[in-house]
Order: sequence, then structure tokens, then C-alpha cells
Amino acid sequence: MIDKLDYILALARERHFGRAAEACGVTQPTLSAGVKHLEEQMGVLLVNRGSRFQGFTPEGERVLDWARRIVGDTRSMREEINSLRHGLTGRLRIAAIPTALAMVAALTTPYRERHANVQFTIYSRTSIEILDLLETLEIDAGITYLENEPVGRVNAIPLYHERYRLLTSADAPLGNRDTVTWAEVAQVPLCLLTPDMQNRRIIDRLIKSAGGESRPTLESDSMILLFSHVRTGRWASVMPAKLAETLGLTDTLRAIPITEPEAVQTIGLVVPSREPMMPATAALVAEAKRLAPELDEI
Amino acid sequence: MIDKLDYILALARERHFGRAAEACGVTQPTLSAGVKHLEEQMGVLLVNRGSRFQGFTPEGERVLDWARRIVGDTRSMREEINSLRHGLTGRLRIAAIPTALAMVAALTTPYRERHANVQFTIYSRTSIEILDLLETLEIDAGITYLENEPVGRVNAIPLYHERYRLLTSADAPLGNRDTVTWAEVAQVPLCLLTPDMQNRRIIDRLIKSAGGESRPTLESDSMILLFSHVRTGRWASVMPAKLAETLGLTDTLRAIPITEPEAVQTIGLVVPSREPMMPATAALVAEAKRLAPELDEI
DNA sequence: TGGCTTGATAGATAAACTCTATCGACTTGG
DNA sequence: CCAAGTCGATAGAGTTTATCTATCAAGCCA
Repeated sequence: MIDKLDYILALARERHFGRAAEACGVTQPTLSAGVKHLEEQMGVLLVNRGSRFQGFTPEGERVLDWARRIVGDTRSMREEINSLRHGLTGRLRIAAIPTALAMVAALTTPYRERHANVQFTIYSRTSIEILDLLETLEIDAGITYLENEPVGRVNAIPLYHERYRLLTSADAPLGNRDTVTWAEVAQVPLCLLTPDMQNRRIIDRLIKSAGGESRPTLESDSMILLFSHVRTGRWASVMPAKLAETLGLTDTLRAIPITEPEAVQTIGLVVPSREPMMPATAALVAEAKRLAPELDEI
Repeated sequence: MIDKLDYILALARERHFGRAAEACGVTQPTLSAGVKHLEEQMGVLLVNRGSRFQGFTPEGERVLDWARRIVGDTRSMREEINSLRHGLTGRLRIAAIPTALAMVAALTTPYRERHANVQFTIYSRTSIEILDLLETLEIDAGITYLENEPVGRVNAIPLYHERYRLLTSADAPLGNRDTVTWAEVAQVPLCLLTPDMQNRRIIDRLIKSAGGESRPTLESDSMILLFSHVRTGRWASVMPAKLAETLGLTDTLRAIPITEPEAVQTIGLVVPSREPMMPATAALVAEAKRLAPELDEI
């Protein structure tokens, strides 16, 4: 029964019987039979088919919802019982927004001190994707903005505050300043994240509210790429202070506070709001709460 | 897998392999094998055995907790999918405190108008037992006091307010009064519920705070029994106004408001706090919310 | 000790599961 | 319009799992 529920979860992810079967470690006929069996048990078709996968029926969608919960709980149960005997083990799947990636180490490092047998998989995703992945339980935790855009049925633990800096070389325009305004930043050609990133949308909004217009000369979904451009001394960017510090400032590369307004975003850990949590996730939440007070000091 | 979890739930209820097997509709060896299989999967003993059932190990208790959730969700899923096609069906298990039993009909009657295919099982239990049954998901909803004693992880919907009356014959002492005080009530020989009932504890507290002492001449766990005694004209009791009205007042049998203080208890529907609820339970909550405003008018 | 209760075990049978191989419907590119 | 490819369903065989009946061994109580 639980296996079958797992089948349709894979099917929802892969949208393809063959690949879903592979993901479950069974052959395609086995998965097909499993789905069919589930449909017989429920007395209703769950999957629309017509010589290929065509999505789920409304009933199928509801079953999917329950299946995520039931399969997730089953997994949590195993992990909990296992952790009672061998301490925390398993793999923690975390997704973080690109601008927060540099801060993840602050969380994972002390965590690993305590729980050496837990492994991590960390994805770089947009804030919207993170909420989706949390909803479908494909990740155990996310690190993203806690404000601005609605978060769904999740628990949030504030981690630190993101403040913006103009990252530019010292000999570029504005490069000698102690602070700059958003109105001034709006005049500079920038490298920014792509507009599917909330960070970009926030910066666009700030520039716009300062009367400017955001027309970046270069866009990318990779902070590394943006930073490497700025590093040449010929480009500028706007990024969170902590990220700039982590990536490394030099004499010629400056991170200048941007004021008027001094924008502050709260970044936090978000986990699916289900009682009880997986032990490994609960430990991550504990670590986040322990860490939060000192993170803004760094 | 889910079957096996069901086995240990039955085992927890029955505390006996044979009876648990019977409750699950399988033979005892099948249930034994199922439990053993579960223990192998978890890699840890779940049940303490020594030629007979001796309770669960700590790990077993945790698995039980998860099993209630997982099995409950599975059941909820089936019910929901079924209700999408055939409307609400199934059986709603409700437990109510004795003093609220007369009010249950106010909830079940309009419910049944809307959902004719839902069947009811209604238990009379103490408020403490109701919370236990909710915790272990052995009932779908309870009707009990919302105040005084802590309710656990449940959602509560207020239904109505319980006000106390001295139920006595017109020609008995105090029988001609329009109101009486708790101090006066304390002087009268009473028939009351047994002390395991919260209603009794509340009345004891009220009598005590009025300087009296509660020494009922007759105790029972059945309101019917108390009422039938009062009906003879030779006994008196304290019971909620609504209950007295439901049981039927006559010229010679009076329900006299008790004042100083005028004690009011909130009675409400409580359901397990899990998202999402079973559709039949959700409909009961909806009915309760619909009904609550008018119940106090009756 | 002897009878009773309780849960584990053995062996037979039935049911369920999963695989390989193949089919038929549909899509796509030439 | 056809040939090749993709996708999911189906058939049939082999294996595994589940469940039953019958029986056993340990503990309990008189």
C-alpha cells in the first residue's frame, strides 16, 4: 500500500511511467500495475491516460496530497526509530536562495559537529521553488526570505538580516564613497540576478521606489558568475553584505552600504509544518534557533 | 506495511495477541508474524514479551504514535475519496460527557439531514476519557467542557453554555423558590454524578466555595438514574438547565436557577487537530459552527 | 503436578508481486 | 503517408509473501 503511494508520488514528479518506475527501482509494468491496483482500491481513476501520461484526475490530486503525508510520515517514523539507536543519520535535503548559500555553512557546520552521521544535499533554488519543494516534501528545509512574498503552511525560524551593498571597484564611479543611495545605484550599470529570483525583484523595487529604473547590463542565476564579473573591476553589482564578505573583499573591491532607504530583509529557515518533525529536521531547527542571535553579529 | 501498523494499534488496545488478531480479522499467528516483521523492518524490538504480552518498548511506543497517525491518515484518505463520489459515508464516532448527551441530538439531527449516509456511534464518557480517546484517534470527535481542565492537541468549537439548576420537587425544602444560592444547595441531600466526572468536580467546587461540603446521598455515573430518583419527588439533584428541560419538567418537578455565583461552563465540540480533517469530521465541525449561535437561545 | 492460557513455530496453500517479452496506440520526421 | 520511435498496457511465468490450521513450549494458578 505504502509502496503504491510512493509510485504515484514518483509519477507526479516524473510525469512519466517509465522514469517513475526507474526512480522507484521497479520496472514499468510493476509501477503501472501498482497504480492500477491503487485505483481499484479507491474505486476511482487517479491518472488520466491516453497512450501516455496526461496528469492526475481531481481524485488523483487529493490522493497525491495524502500520499505525500503518509509516505513522509512513514519515512519520518523509520528515521526516528533509527535515530533512537544510532543517533541521527540519513540525508537532510535543504534548498536555499542563491544569496543565502554562503550562510548555509554557518548552519551545517555546527550541525555536523553534533550529528556526524547526517549527510546533506543542498540545492540552490528560487524562493518560489523552495516553497513548492517544501509543499511536496521533496526537501526537508529551505532557507529563504520570510517577508514580502507569502510563505505557505510552514514553520519559519528567523536566521539573520540581509542588508544591501553596492559591490564595485574602488576606482569606479561611486567607488570612493562611504555610503550611496538607491537613487545613485540606479544610475550605475549593474550585474544582477535574473528576475525569477526574489532578490532581484526586491532590488528592482528599491530602485524603482528611488525613482530609478532597473536595467542590468548582465543577468545570471549564479551569484558566482556575478561576483566574478565584479572582480574584474569593470562591473558592479548589488548583493547582501554577508555574501560579499564571504566571497572576499579586497583593497580595490569595495562593498558600500546603500541607504535611503536602508533596506533590510529577514532570511530564515523554513520547514514543513507537521507535528512531529523528522528528528534530523528538528535538530536543524534547534541549531537555527541556537544560531540566530549571533548570526547578525558576524 | 499499513496492515502491520494496524496490528500493533489493535495490540495496544487489546493488550493481547489473540484478541488483537480477532479485532483485525486475522488469526493470531498472522498477527504475531506481522508484529515480528515490523520489528525486523525497524531493526528493534517493539513489544516486550515473556510468554505473554508485557507492553511496548520505548521504541514501540514511538512507533505506536506514528502508526496512529499513518493509519488514521490512510483511513481519512479513503473516506475523502469515497465522499467525492458518493457523498459523505462511514461512521462518525463521538464521545460526550453525560450532561451533554441530551444536546448531541441537536448536532446529529441537522447533520443527518445533510448527510444521510453517515452513521453514528455515540459513547458516554468522562471528559478525561474523551481526551484520551481523541489522542489515540479512537473517536472522531468529543463533546466536553472547554475550560477548567486542560484540553490537549485538539481543535475546539464552543457549542453552548451550561448553567446549573437545582432539580427538586415543588413541595420539598427550597421547592417553592425562584432562585437558590449554592450555599443553600449545599444544605440539601443531593443525587450527583460520581467524582470521576468533571461535572461533579465543578459542582463540588462551587459548593465548597459557598462554604458548604458536598456529601451526596446518592452517586451514579448515569444521569438517567439520577433523574429517575429526582422524579420520585423524594430526591434532589443539580444538573444543567438544558438537560433538565430535555428530560422533562412537570408541575411538581422544578428546575430552580442557582445563583451566587451564577456558574457558567462552556461546552464544545473537540476534534483531533490534524490537517486536513476527515470530510465527515469537517462537516461535523461546520455543523457545530452553524449551530453554536442558536444553541444558547433554546 | 495437571490443566489452562498465551504466544511462537511449522508446514501447506493461496495470494500477491515482479519480472521479461510483447503488443497496440500515438507521435514525429522525412 | 509511411517508417521509426515512444509510451503505457497486457500476458505469462517465476518468486515471494501472506495467511491459515495444527501444534508446541513456557508460564501461571490451583
